[in-house]
Amino acid sequence: MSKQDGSNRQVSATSVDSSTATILHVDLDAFFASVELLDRPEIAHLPVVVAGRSARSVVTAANYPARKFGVRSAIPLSQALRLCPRAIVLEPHFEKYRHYSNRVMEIFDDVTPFVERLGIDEAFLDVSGAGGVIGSPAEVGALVRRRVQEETRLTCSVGAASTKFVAKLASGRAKPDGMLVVPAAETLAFLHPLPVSALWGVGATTEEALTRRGLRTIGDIAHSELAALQRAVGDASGRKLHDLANGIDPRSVDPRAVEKSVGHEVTFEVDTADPELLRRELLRQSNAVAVRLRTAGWVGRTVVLKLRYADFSTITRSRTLAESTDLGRRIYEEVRSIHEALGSHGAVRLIGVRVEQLSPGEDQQFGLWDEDEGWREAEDAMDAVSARFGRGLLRPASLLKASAPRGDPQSAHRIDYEPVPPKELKPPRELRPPKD
DNA sequence: TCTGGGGTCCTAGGACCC
DNA sequence: TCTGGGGTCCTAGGACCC
Repeated sequence: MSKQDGSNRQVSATSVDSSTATILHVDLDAFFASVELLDRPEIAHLPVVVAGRSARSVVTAANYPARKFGVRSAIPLSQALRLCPRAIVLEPHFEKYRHYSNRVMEIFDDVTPFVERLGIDEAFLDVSGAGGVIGSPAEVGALVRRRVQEETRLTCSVGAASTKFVAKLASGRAKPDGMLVVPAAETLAFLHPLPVSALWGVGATTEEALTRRGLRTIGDIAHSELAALQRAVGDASGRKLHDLANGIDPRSVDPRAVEKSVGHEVTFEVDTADPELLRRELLRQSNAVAVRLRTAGWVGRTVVLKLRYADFSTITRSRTLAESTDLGRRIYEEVRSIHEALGSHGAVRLIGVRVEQLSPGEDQQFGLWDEDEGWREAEDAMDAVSARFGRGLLRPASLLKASAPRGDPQSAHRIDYEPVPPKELKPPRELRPPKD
């Protein structure tokens, strides 16, 4: 039936008819660990995990030698080191991962315009239109694998199938450094022997609910009655699982999938109830969220505070604003007010800020144009200027002259910075432009 | 053993409107 | 006087994924 093309075997990717397997799922192998090991080839054969330094950190990636010991992503680092005491722990470098991710995604974009990113290290490619130009889906998959290897020295695995779900399963079965093609006609034969946990959306809880009813394989799900399934796991999930198990997955590859929320959160090394520390963290996160909103040109309307207490219980409290915002000050005001209304319920392990209900920002934004730095929007402008002149050494009023369409340097006014003595330092609120 | 940080989607109850 | 039904928005929590 399906055919495997592992790096250790020379197999022509064209020996199976892949013409019906027009969706590719490409997944980089042990991505963070592989990127780190580009600089450390001498330890690539040893067990290596990528994890933060904190006592509370978890494994973000493990190379294949480490996985032999049972080390997996998301387990606590302390547990990983018990499983594999000789594992080498490397600190993560997210900027580097973004860099390599972008290079790989550019290769995908070269092959087809229908690329849907999934996180930092995966993507779906719709190659149904590539037939005449590059070749069969299997040939495109082989090309992508070769180019990723040659241009980044990273390896990836490819699944090719007629649906997203099966393509993703196939890439998982091809790992590491392989390719698996599942022609449409072989979809059910491929799916049905697999355990229910292989289904998208089935985690530990759902798996338990299903096995309690005697449903162990995807085939069991496919042959079970829809209504019974829905009673077990809910209407929407039941319908979805039943469809997937029968090879039905109508989702298309969507290159324009957009974010629906933006947030930041942090787990403290030591639980804290210190109100000043918590407020500072909320301010920092509010600003970070706002910068990301403005950079992406979004405004958000619902502000969410998240708290996790010492016993790991987690609550969220949200408020919907009358008007959407992309200002750190506004987000902070709201989240602080929510926090104060809540009162203290003991030491906090995690605190986080999220903004939801995103929509595109207005065309008219206030900011400034700088000959060296380019366009800066209002709040970001303060940082740009501070970096040049020192924090607080700019008379904020001068920024208000800079009204122009977002990011259009031609129509922006030139700004002359006006250093002022530190005693006249104004908080960023002064940057708020007057309404026309 | 003691659980990160970035997200998405679903459920369910209550408010509110027609 | 004792109580309908549908739709939408808001909020909280939880499962799940990478």
